[in-house]
Amino acid sequence: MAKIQPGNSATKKEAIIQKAATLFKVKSYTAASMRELAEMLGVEASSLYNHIGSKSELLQAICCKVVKEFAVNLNLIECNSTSNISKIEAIIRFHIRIMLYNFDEVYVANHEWKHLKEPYLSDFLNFRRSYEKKLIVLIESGMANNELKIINPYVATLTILSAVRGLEFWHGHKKNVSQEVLENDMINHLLTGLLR
Amino acid sequence: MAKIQPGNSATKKEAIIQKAATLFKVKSYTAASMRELAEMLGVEASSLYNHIGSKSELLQAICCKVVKEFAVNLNLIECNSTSNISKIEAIIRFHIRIMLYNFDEVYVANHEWKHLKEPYLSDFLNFRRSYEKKLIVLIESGMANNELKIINPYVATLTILSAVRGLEFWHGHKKNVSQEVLENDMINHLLTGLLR
DNA sequence: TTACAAAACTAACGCTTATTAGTTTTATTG
DNA sequence: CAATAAAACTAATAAGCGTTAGTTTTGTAA
Repeated sequence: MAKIQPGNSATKKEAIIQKAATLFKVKSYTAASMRELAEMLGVEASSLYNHIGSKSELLQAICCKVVKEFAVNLNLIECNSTSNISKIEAIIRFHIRIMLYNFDEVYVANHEWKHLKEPYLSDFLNFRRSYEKKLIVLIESGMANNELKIINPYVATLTILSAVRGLEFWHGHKKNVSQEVLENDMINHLLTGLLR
Repeated sequence: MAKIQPGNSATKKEAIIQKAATLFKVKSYTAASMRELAEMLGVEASSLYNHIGSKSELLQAICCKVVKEFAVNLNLIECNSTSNISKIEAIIRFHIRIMLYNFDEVYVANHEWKHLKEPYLSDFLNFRRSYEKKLIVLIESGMANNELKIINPYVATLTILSAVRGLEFWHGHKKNVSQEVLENDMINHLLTGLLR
C-alpha cells in the first residue's frame, strides 16, 4: 500500500497529472491505460479515482494548463515588447523555453488534443486559432510599417509556428546544441533567412 | 453482403490501406477500430482479414509507402539538381506537393509511427535520421562554399523540416492560399528571411 | 485511546477490442 | 450446369479497458 508522493508538485492530483503527461507522451493518450499510470505512481488503478474524476479529465488538465501558459505569455509580450520584430523574437524564445521546461505537457497538448471531449475540444481549437490570428496581425502590422518584407502573412505565420512546434525533435538531441545557439540561430534563420 | 470496391486503388488491399489512412488520421491509430474501418468499406470487420494480416500491418504499409516516396524523391533531387540552394528549394516544393496529394498517409506516418512494431519502428526512425542527416550535409556543403550564411546546420535543418512538416495545418486552410504562393513564399521566407 | 477522514485496497462490472473458426454466399471458369 | 476459388457472413474467443462498490488500512487530531 504505497502512497502517491506529491514530489515537486503541490498536490497529489498535480503529481498524477504530471505523470500522466509523461505517460501520454510516450504511449499516446488512447494507448495509455489507467493501470499503467497507477503503476508509475506505485498504487492500484482504482486508487487514482480518490484524486481525479476520470482519464479524460487528466488530458483536459494538461491541455488547459498549456493553453494558459501560452495565453499569459503572449499577453505579456504584446504589452511589454516594442517593435513587431522584437515581439516575434520574444515569441520564439518563449516557445523554445517552454519546450525545455514543460516538454511533456506541451507535447501532449500538441499531439493528443484530438481526444479532448466537448466543450474542451472547441475551447482548445478556438484558442489555437486566436493565437495564430494574433501572430498574423503582428506580421501584417510589421509589413505595413516596412519592418518586414511582403509575403503572405498566413504562410509566414505557419512557417514560424511550425518551426517552433518542431522543437519537440530538438528535445532528443539537445546535448549537441545549446539553448542560446538554438534561440539565436532559429531567430536569425526565420528573420534574415539562410541565404548569405 | 456488400463487396469491397477497389475504387481508384489497384487492389482491394490497397483500398483498405487508403481508407485506413483516412481513419487513422481522424481518430488516431489506437482509437480507430477494425469495426469502424470495415464500416467505411461496407463490410464486416472479420471480412477484412481475407485481404490483410492484421491492424498493425496497415500502419506498416502506410508508413512504409511514405518512407519510399520520400526516399525516391530525395534521391532524384540529389542526382538532378545543381546548386545546394536549388536542392533545398526542390525539397520544400516536394514536401508541399506530397502534402497536397498524399495528405492522409503522410499525416499518419508523421503522427502514428510510434505504434509501429519492431523491426518497422527502428526502420522508420533510422530512415528519418538519415533523411535529416542528408539535409544537414546539404546545408553544411552550402555553407562551405559560401552559398549560405553560417548558422548551426542542425538548427537550420530542424527549422526547414519543421516548417514543411507543419504544412498539415495548411491543409484545412488551403482555400485562402494557392499552392504557388505557398511554395514560393515559404521558400522565400526560409531562404531570405522575413526581414526587409 | 478513540474518532474521523483520507486514501489505499480487492473484486467485479459492463463494454470494447483484435482476431479466429467455421459456414455460406458470390463470382468465375471448365 | 457443375466445380472451384474468392470473399463475404455469423458467432465466439480471450484480453484489456475505464470505472464503481464496498472494505480495510493509514494518518491526524481531540
